[in-house]
Amino acid sequence: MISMKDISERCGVSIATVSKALNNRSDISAPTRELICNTAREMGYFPNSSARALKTNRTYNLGVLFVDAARSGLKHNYFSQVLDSFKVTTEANGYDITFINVNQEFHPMTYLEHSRYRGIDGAVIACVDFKDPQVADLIESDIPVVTIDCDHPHASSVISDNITGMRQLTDYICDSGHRKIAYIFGDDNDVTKNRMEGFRESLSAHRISLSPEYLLRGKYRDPESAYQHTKELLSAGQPPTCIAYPDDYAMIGGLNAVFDLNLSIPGDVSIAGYDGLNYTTVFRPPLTTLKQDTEAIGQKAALELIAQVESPHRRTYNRIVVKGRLLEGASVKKLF
Amino acid sequence: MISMKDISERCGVSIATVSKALNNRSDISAPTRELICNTAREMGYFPNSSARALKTNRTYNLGVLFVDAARSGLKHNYFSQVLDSFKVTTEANGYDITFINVNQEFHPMTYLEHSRYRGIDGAVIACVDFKDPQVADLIESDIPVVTIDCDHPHASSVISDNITGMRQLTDYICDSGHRKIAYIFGDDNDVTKNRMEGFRESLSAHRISLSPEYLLRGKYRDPESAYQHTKELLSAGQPPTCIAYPDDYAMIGGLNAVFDLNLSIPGDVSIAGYDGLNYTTVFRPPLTTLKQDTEAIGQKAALELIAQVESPHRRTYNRIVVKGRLLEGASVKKLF
DNA sequence: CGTGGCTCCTTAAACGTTTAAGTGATTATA
DNA sequence: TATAATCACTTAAACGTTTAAGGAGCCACG
Repeated sequence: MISMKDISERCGVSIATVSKALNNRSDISAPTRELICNTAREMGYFPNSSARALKTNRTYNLGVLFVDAARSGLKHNYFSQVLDSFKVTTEANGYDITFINVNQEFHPMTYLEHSRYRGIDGAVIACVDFKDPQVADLIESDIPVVTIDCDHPHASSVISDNITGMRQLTDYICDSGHRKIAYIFGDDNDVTKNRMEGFRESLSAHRISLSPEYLLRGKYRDPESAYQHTKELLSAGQPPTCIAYPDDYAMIGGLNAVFDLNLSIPGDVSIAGYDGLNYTTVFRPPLTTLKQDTEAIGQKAALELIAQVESPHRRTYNRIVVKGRLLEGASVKKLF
Repeated sequence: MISMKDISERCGVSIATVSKALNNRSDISAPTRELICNTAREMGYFPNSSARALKTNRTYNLGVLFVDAARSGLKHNYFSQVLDSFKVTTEANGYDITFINVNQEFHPMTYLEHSRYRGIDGAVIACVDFKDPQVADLIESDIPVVTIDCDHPHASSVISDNITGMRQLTDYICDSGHRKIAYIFGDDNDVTKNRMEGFRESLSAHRISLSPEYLLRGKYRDPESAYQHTKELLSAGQPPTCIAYPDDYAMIGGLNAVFDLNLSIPGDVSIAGYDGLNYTTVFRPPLTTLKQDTEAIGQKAALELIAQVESPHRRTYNRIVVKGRLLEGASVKKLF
């Protein structure tokens, strides 16, 4: 590997001069800078990121904490879309990303310890149990953090607008003439809370009263439980005419339950999902869902995090809300 | 951040002694080692990875080059599964991962330059145009590399057994009584070549001659082209009774074409895919596909790469073949 | 008692950067 | 002409490790 020393020898200047020239410092004459930059290019020089990090305490590395209960943040379609967008944006700004985990090498590390070990400049946290004390430790540390889909007093956040989103979706269902609307909601967290709020808002705006038997606790990304709940709902005395699911993947479980009962969609029962995963549009019937803007979420999280990292003083936390968009399929029947 | 200096002061020894104690070197007395290790634990010490990397030229960071033509290696279900498994395995062995890209900060870098800049110990390459000269540069460098689904004379490789896999799948189709079998194959690369070989092998073993009009060049992960090709095939004079697709996602396009022609699956035409993505089993009908063992692929790639990294001498390249498994759905009709 | 060989520790240099402080030369100011 | 300011560079220390080389103390042996 070729270093500044090599360039300095070739150019007949000191290493410090090389450093300053390459970093565009002011006290270097134009010709010298030219010479040094050209020689660097010719010799194929690239800075050694470890040395630079050691000296400056800046790694240009951002940590990513994307772990769900199943330890599979990556296989999660929604989050891999967000991550991809995040990654593209950080890379365009000269940052690389590193996954934060509980590394086993030296001895098990907490998330915070691992972050310090790798010296990341900042971290994005998503798809995680925000009540985990290890996660709290990281957020409350001096490392800049941006959370996704979770409000926290000590971090900026990018929030997919679940209240408006669920309201929009429910409005659409109501406006299609449905009155008996079931909602299988997800695990106990901010996202679920907000969607429930949107759901309630919409119902009450449409003067529909909320029947508890139409509200079932389900799970995110779990077709099995959606399957069960759907069967229960449809074999009850007063089956709903439409069922909303925690997400698109769970909805597939519901869809199968409907088929297994020899009912048709949307002929006999309507269904709606959430997320807008790429396969919903190619399903038959195309599934109606609320598409979250994963690209915007990832991008804004990246830009906000970089902004936090690069202005270490007067840290103010921002809350960035990203709206979704109704993806109208044909799985919700128009009842008029 | 607390450093070795802090520990050395607290223990009244030199920094070198601390280093040796923590690294389990031999020339340290048992009591001293105890003292140092305990103090380190108490003080919450963790090594500074940049300093260590600078000195040892080992970062315990592995590069990941997962970019397909659409720049979306992460959103690609198959590869995100492989990556997840790779990541889990490397983390268990004390390695972190970093994405290799063409970083824009200093000036645009090639893959190899970026790899050197970050000082990765090794790299895994997949989902990439292996003919790209930048990729070749990286493989032919002195950085240990493991490729996935591509043979290369200068690297170990983990190969999903596409020959056997496609043969198995085609055997199943033939054994179900089909004789008129169309195959929409993917882009021009090793994977496609091998699958075609398996396809031919199976047909000739079943004494079925290959009709060129049943072989169509399609694209991976492209429902659109699969849709078009399927319509063509089914509206021809002698439509096939079964169509095999490049992958599961493309198959969905075919499925829609069949539905749009008011035909049923598998009543009127059978279809089969490749990959075994998680939604194939929840489709109606469940889709028959050849599931690639993404978990094994990721894990073996990680272990092989780490082995290469940790034994820098006598480099021998291994070729690790991972078998798939037929996932029998109900999309291929039994014709007897 | 001198030599050699342990054992356990320290010294010091090095890895490739950045940067505060210093220096000599030139130019501007009074 | 003396002094100050500016410019363009160099020196040297520092970041936190690792590691070769060195050395003090002790014991054993001839």
